[in-house]
Amino acid sequence: MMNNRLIDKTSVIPMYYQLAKLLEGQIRRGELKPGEAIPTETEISARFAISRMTVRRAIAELVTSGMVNAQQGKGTFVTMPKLDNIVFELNDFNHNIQQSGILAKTTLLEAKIVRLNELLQEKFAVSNANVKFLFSRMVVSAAEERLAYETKYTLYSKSKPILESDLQDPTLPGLVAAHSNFLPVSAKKVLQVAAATELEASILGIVPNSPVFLIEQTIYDPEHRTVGWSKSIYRGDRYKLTGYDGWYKKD
Amino acid sequence: MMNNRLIDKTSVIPMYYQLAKLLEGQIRRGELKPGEAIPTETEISARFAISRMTVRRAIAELVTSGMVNAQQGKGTFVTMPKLDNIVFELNDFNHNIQQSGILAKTTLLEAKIVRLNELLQEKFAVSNANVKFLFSRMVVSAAEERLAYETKYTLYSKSKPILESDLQDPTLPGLVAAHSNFLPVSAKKVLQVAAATELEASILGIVPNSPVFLIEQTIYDPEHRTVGWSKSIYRGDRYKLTGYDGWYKKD
DNA sequence: AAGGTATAGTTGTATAGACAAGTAAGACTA
DNA sequence: TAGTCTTACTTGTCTATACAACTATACCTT
Repeated sequence: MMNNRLIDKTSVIPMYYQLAKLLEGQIRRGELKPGEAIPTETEISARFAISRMTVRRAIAELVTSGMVNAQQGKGTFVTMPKLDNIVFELNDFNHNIQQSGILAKTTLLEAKIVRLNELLQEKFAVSNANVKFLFSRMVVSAAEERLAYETKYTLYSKSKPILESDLQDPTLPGLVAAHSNFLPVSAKKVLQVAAATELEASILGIVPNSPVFLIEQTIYDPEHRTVGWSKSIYRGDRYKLTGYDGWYKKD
Repeated sequence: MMNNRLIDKTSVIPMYYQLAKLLEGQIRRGELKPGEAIPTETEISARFAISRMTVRRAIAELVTSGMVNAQQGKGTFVTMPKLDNIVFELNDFNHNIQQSGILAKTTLLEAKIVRLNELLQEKFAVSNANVKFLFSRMVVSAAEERLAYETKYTLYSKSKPILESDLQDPTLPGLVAAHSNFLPVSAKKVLQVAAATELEASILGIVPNSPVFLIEQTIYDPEHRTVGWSKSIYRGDRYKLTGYDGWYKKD
């Protein structure tokens, strides 16, 4: 159940952003299902003791990213996904894979996906284009999870000065600088990628608060020979793939 | 001159939308020039007798569409034309076009190249791939020229400490930091692009000292609708185009 | 002269309240 | 029964205000 402890009013992170991420998480985890109405603005406002305008701004983020659609007089509803996209939800995918008994979630996170593309195409008859898309989604989700986990771990397990420096410069480049001495390499990589794309985002005029990931991945075979690669920019619900013009969206 | 009669408070069209369109028109007509600051929120609020929040919402529309960029503490500025507009200053290209007699240089400089890709393909039988390549070449050369010119201008016309700071931190991010206060916006833009890609380059494992440019350009029609785009990475003599694997070389 | 401080001005976030506009469902009327 | 009206509820727009965060500049102190 929603709890107002999940919104930190004293944080440097704007409340509307916290709330947007909270709702986004509920949608991604399936706690708010496609087609369902999310709580009304008044309800959310009361539940978290924040003003309705702030709630509206949070919801506006979700509307922009296409996760929900608001209908005046009726309510705000979680966008219905198409059949194809269900595959691309990380949880569902891991679930499917685990059921099949071929690859477990841990395997995916440990980046030991070998010839996964072939596997997907042969065993699950997934098209090549969809494999590419699937990969980018997996990498992004994994990166997000890992970033969240390792940052939390670092902040909770290390000394105080680090936390203070974080507060002094909460931007991603700042985090990279502050953490570069003791962060695990994988997290540093993720932070660097995020920092790089945040810089790129500012150049390209993208809204600062929308998370942007630039993902380049290479697929190796067991002998560590390159068998393929793909590159994608991921911003909110939109993604851009090498070889495909323009921005694409979930639905 | 702006006039509050231009905002109809009784209209069914929201005021924020009316104001956004009004500002958009001023930018498109050149009454607000690239790099210039638009009036402050307080000024607009007072001039049209509407609340600042409504003004903010209008400006938010322009920020989202990339026409302006807001900088906390400084102001809101009309976005500089993207690098593709610099294309129109490239001498070689203008020369060729002038010879053909179809597009004059002045036309190019006025950024009135309409559907240039179509034109090139229809009139000159240039393949789509070559049009993309041509565009990227033009952009890169123009960017290099502009960077060289504006840096030189800055260094020769400004005081000594700048030169010293340059020597202290000769990297591109250092240059950006040192010059950010007085460099023309366009040059800053170029430097930023270079800096961003240097960061990206370090992630991707490219040799640090070779100059790298990441160019993304968009082609607009007269109504400012996007009719195409291309993206390329340019390093020394080599270039990489979206949709084409690997690195290519000049000739 | 160098460096810190105060100040004014700008955008960013958040609040509380008001009313408009659209939807749905029940109550009422012909 | 069929249509209209009322009412409650939802999102949309707008105001007035407050303070935070950031920038640039003038001023002051050492």
